Amino acid sequence: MSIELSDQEVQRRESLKKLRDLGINPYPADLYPVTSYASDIKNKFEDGKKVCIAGRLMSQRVMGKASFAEILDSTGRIQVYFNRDEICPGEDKTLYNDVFKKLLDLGDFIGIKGYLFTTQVGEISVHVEEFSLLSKSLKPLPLPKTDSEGKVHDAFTDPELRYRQRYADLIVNPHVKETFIKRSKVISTMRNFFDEKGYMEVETPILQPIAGGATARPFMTHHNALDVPLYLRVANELYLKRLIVGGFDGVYEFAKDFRNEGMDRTHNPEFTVMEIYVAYKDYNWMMDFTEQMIEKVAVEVTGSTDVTVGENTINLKAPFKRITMRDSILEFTGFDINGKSEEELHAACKSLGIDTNPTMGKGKLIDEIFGEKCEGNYIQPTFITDYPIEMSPLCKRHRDNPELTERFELMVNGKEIANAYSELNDPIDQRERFEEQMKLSEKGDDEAMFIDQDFLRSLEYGMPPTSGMGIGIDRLVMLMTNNSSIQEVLFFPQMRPEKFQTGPDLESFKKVGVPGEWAEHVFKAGYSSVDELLMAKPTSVHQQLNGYRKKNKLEIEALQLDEVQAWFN
RNA sequence: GAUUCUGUAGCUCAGCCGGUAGAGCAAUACACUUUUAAUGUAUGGGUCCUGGGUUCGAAUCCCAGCGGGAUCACCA
Repeated sequence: MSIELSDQEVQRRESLKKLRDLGINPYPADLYPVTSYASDIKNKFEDGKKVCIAGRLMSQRVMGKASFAEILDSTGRIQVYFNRDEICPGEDKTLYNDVFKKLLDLGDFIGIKGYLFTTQVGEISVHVEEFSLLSKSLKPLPLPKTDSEGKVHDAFTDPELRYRQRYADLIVNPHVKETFIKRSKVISTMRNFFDEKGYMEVETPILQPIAGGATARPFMTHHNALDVPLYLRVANELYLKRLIVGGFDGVYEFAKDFRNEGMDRTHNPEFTVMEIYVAYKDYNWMMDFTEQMIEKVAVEVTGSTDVTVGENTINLKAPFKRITMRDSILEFTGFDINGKSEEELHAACKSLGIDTNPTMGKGKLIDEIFGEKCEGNYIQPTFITDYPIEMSPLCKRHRDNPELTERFELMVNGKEIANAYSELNDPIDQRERFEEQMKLSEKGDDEAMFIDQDFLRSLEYGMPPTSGMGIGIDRLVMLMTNNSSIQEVLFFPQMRPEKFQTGPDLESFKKVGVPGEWAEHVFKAGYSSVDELLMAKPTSVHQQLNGYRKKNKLEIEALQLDEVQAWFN
């Protein structure tokens, strides 16, 4: 990031100074006694009613002695009307001519006291009697324009800028704000649903000595006092089950989980999962529970059980279709997986055109077939049940078939959004399953689980029959808000960090090899310390510095990449 | 990680068969007492992502790199 200010930023700083010269504090400390909000004013219009509103100035239309402006508050926009001679009844018209017309900028927070009226064109507006600056904005907003047909011009659409500067995105793109309001509603609806049933919201460790409960690469950290490695959790399942052992009937947690894996439009390194565990239930009960919950969320958030996603309309009214994995594969491939050996499954994959490798066991092969041939077909909500045992090391064996588990996943719009089990509570079976995982790991499967001895100990004390379910909140929100990218439903999706100018600096740069004539400019170009400089990529530093040189027309030779790389050794 | 698209003013974009930059909005100045994409007139504003190459001359062509998007791979 450059430290240079744009033209408009310079002008705003000058306005700031002029306001101070006029005795106006651009950042006053006292509260502002807001009585009304834009949406209430529009919905419950009362002619002549006195109001006091506050918000951001979003547009200004000056017509000589009268002006219209728009104020954006947390509920929306409202038009306000300024009349010069009412604001400035005496000879001195400074407040209107200078303060309002010149020194206020779009984006400033102002407070308005006035009364409601309707303009000749019929727009509900606030007739301003008094206004005050509440906070000055020094950076121009990327403001789009909306025409009379509601069409948006010059929309702020660049994904990089929108995600990096979500605050600006939220200000100028109302639909973005709407998405996040819905996200909050998804969560509060679920929370209410669970609380009404008497289940308890809990918190479990994010820093875990073993990243258990799922198979994924964890983020690793270190605890200094104990001098031990710790992991950011990839799941919280094993801790919630410990609480069921401890005697709670129903526990749930909205959890941030962390996985050190790739990022794409459905994956962010940190993401939110809701997991719930209920004692004395099985996976059949959990299916009923899940479909009721989803239906309720859809109605509360979208007002309907029909949700539009891309080109599809999805009906989320319970009950949902249920089909076993065996029947699903049979339906879409004609192949019956029942009782097949690993060799037969390899052969089947081959004939279906699915790539395999020798490390894949039966469970993985079946999962591949399902993923390739079946999963995408389930647009309408469907419970896929009875997964092979190799894929589900924490799930109870199926009551009718020891090769299977009592597990379901909920597919919607061709994607998995929830996963649930009748939980495995046989400690001996669980220990064997973990050992199976260790063997898979030795065979080369890097997704196998670690053994959590403390969890096994808790099971040995006895866990009641329990069903548990996890649901990806981000993906559920994507579904409910018709977004195809996870970045659209996270306030601050993970991005490569930006570099910023921070504080003063010494010329310790020279010690790592920065030429004398460059040291000062290295600092000005945004690297406030040697550490910061060396944290960056040499290629990036090289560009940053030469860019700075070019912009400021420095009379120094451009840096070569290998020259910059030498600083890093 | 692979492929591909992309990077030009505060924002959205044009210019890309090479001749050292344009539009709309935003900004500045003036005019205008019910406008609403307000209007009219005038003005200012650029690291054309970075470096190198080709060339008399590069935003434009070539090479290398950086950021971002999309698709794929990876990923309970």
